[in-house]
Amino acid sequence: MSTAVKQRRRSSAKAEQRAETIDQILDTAEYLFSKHGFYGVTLKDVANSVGVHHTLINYYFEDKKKLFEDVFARRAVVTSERRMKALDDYEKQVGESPTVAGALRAFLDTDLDLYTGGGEGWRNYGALSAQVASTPEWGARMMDEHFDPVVLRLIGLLKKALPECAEADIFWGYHFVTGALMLTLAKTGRIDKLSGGLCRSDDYAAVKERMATFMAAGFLSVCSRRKG
Amino acid sequence: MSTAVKQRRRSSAKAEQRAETIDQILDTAEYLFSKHGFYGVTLKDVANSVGVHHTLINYYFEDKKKLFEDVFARRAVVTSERRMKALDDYEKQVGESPTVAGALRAFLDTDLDLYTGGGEGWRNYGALSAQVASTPEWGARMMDEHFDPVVLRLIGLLKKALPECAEADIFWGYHFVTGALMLTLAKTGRIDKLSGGLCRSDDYAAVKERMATFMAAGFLSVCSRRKG
DNA sequence: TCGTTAATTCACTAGTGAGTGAATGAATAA
DNA sequence: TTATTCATTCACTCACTAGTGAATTAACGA
Repeated sequence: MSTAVKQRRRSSAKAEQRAETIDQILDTAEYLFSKHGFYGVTLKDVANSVGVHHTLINYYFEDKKKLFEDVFARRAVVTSERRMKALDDYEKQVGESPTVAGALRAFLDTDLDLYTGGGEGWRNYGALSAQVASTPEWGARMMDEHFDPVVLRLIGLLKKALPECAEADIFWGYHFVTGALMLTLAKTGRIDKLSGGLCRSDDYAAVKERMATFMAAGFLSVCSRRKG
Repeated sequence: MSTAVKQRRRSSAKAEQRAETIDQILDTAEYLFSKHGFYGVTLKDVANSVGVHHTLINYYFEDKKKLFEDVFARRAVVTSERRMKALDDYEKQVGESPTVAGALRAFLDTDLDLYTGGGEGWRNYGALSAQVASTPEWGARMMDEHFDPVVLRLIGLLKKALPECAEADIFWGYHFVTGALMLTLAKTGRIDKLSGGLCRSDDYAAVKERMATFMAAGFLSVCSRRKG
């Protein structure tokens, strides 16, 4: 958990250098936090890994907690807006008759694409999210703050697609969806071992291929249950 | 995160007292670890909360990590055996023709009942599991060690129920199931806020009512996808 | 070229971390 | 009753923590 990794450009304008250093701190912190959690990482760990003095982190970030929140917020904004736009586009396309699978694809596949194509940074952020989402301490609060709007947008579409469905069924359905998504992003390597190598934790494409279909069927079955 | 909680009986046989103290340490550590994670809890936190000197914990447990592992192992054995038995019973009952929903009910409902009726300790353990499951560091390893047998037992039944289904689909389906279960056990309070109080994080009964049905439909849809 | 400003490091504080080995005191078994 | 065993605490160590304020260095603008 130490030793400098990246080379930092020396000869650049101040502002540029500043931004670059901040980014490196954020990237490195993101990586380390995703591996060991908030308390499992020290500012010194981050600093050593970036190759700067540890007090520099206090210079750029108010304190450790603020660093953590900044790390989380940085990409939360991006994924949130992206999915919001995907849901908007989907609604424009289908008007008053969305389907469960369609809404879920807009929500899930958009995100999975990001983690597939976004490089290592996004993958680290995914693992971090997964930990945050299952941490009662302040994880839940952070999820609320960043993702409530886009999630409620999805839920609005699901309600439209399932007008007869009890609201609670939809919320619980969404809960199942997030759980599955978060475990995917956690990338723990468990499924690799369990399946004897047949499935791979980092195979987001395999998840994308199945997840929206799987979950849509789940919604439909639960929502029709009472009358069946 | 301090101040003694429970009263400890003073006048008891040594062995009894010993067992009692160990249990209190385990219970308290379980609670604290479930709230703040491994690194977020100090041995002193645990000791203060139990009302003993912090070095006593080093007396009973090799080191902090061993304490954590003991906390996890204590109930992992119970839930694992319980579910194993439920799956055995189910198979005895249906012989060569299990259903997806039936197998999932044996696996999920058995567990959810435990968290519903098992008291605070089990609920804390559930939250701890959820964190462990999404922690790459050694979480995945601990899940493997304790739960592989029972999970593979479930997967065996699912294969029997879906003989035409690709193996990868079954593993990914199981992955979705655990994700959803773990987020339930995490009890973060997120769904409460999201649903405006309509759903409650600690309402395991509501989950039990929906989860096996939801997931069974998911399996069926994914497995029939290729021919549909 | 020089004063100013910003980035970075240095020296330090006050406190906390896990863990050890010796001391204490109480229950127990002879 | 007494020696022993065991649970518990005490006094410490050594390493590390987040954070501060002053010192240093390098870039920038006039």
